[in-house]
Amino acid sequence: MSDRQYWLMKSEPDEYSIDDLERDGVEPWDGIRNYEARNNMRDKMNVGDGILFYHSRISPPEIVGTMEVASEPYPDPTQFDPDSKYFDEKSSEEDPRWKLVDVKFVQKFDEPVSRTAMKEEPALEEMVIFKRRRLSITPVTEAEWKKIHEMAGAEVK
DNA sequence: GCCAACGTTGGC
DNA sequence: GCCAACGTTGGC
Repeated sequence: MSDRQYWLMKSEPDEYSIDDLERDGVEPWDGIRNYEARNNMRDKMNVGDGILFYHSRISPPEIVGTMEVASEPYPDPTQFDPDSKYFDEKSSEEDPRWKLVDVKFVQKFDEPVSRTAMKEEPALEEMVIFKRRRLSITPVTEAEWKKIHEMAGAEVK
């Protein structure tokens, strides 16, 4: 799997946390309503890609574990549900605007890696998360992936 | 909880 | 198709 790619995906733990994913095992990453984030899921991800799970909007924001892409892209069901806060009246079943992938729990870090710690690490200063403030799904390099695991004292999986 | 940054919408 | 207004994200 030499062509394995890596990603970072943000979630507010009040909405969906690493503990929720550990409990659920596999979960659709729904509710993404940003085109670039969608494009990453729809056009670039492959089953088996590694994903850093990032807790946002808490203090401190931190990487709390990892997951894996677990499906091909498919339409986000919440866009068709009028009762969902992610309902999109401009989308249709024939031409769905929003697609997502399923993610699978891999591991929870014993020592989460905070945004501050990441910022202080020179090897991570080029991370896309620091340049694209509001993008919730960003690419990660293999070197960054390994470095984060090292900082978490975790086995690279 | 504030509010700057910034992606998106819609009038023209 | 420009760009002001709007709405949301997310660090602090």
